[in-house]
Amino acid sequence: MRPREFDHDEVLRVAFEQFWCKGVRGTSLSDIAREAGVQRGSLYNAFGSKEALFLAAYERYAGEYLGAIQKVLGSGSLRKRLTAFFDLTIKNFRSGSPPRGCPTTRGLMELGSAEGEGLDENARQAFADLVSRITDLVQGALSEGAARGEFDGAPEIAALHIVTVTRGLAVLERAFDDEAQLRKIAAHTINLVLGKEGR
Amino acid sequence: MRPREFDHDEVLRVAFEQFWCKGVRGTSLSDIAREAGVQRGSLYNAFGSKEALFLAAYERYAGEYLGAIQKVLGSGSLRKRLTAFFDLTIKNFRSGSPPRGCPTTRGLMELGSAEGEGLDENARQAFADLVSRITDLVQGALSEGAARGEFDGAPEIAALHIVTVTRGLAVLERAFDDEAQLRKIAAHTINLVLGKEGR
DNA sequence: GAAAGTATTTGACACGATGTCAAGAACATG
DNA sequence: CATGTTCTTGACATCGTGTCAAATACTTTC
Repeated sequence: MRPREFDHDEVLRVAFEQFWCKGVRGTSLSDIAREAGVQRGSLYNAFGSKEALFLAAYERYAGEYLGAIQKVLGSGSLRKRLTAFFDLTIKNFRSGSPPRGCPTTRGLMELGSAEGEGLDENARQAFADLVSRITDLVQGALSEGAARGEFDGAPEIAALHIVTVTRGLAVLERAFDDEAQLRKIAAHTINLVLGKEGR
Repeated sequence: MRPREFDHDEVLRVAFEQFWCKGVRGTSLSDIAREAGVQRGSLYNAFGSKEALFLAAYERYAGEYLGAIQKVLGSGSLRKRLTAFFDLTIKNFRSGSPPRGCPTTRGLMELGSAEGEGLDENARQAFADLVSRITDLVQGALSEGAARGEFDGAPEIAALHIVTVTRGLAVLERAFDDEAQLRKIAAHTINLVLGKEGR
């Protein structure tokens, strides 16, 4: 067979960069093709559709991101872990200039309620998956913290609450473009969950 | 001059209904024109652009929504007020079938980072405005509650935290389509802010 | 009451996006 | 070297936004 003339991974990287900056609907396959130095038709041949291309690019990102989260949630005191977790989260959607926002949150909100609109069920699944996995990791950290007496409460609902706050931060980031505000909210949340400072 | 052949407000109502269900990018002016029984060109004549039409429709919604929020946050014990606030918030984006989600959160996340992409600065302003006003109302309720001894802490950051959670709930709603989960998180948040039950 | 003026309507057009398709090109294998 | 399979390339159909000019309907003025 004829060999592919472009680097599969490189295209995914370039594509996700564009999706991240401009949103899925705001990025055309022509944009990606131009940026990646590939013919538009080749993208259709290799990935099938814009949606499938996005999904492939997103999975790549999600894997990397989840790894980073896992790392920061895996060592240190519970307070340090949660602080690092919020730090990483905020840093993630404040990266780039202008800041690119949170791709997962954005993707979730771009979903169409009606069938056939926007991203479909596969995409929702992928986004929900990442959120679920992150929640599990946070819950794990809380459970370990509870065993060491650093946390007192139900890890399950507390983890859900924390992840909800991170999603809310992604939204406020778009609204106010104020990183200090995000950090203040994050710190406050940690204090609410663990109790005030000297603990 | 020649009189307009359609009801300005009715068109805004119909338009926002569609924007709400399918997202701004997912709704075409042809859709709206068909549904409203108006020519597409007339919409451009009356509103100027899709974006301007959306904005006009959104302002209408925002006004009504803010009024409802103000009402539930204005009477009863602080715990009752916050419970009613979360109730209203969740009910709002669980309305419709399938549920339509939160238009403000969706709009914020659809914003393009780069200029010229997606909704522009005016839209961001409108979304951010609603979020700010809601935060002010929540803060007011907390301040009154503090004066009555129902709340102990800094109303400003607490209000910000609560609103952040509501935005996060809007995101989780899209991810998991699980209303019970949303209510659990809301109840947990209230408990974190006010202290456990019997208070 | 007729003419002029003005805003709305209507349909045609330009442009760009997605997705399909057929024909051409490049490599593997017999 | 022939054959077959995949990738590439350009043309096309369809739909979306936004612009424009001509037709239309009403108000105002003479």
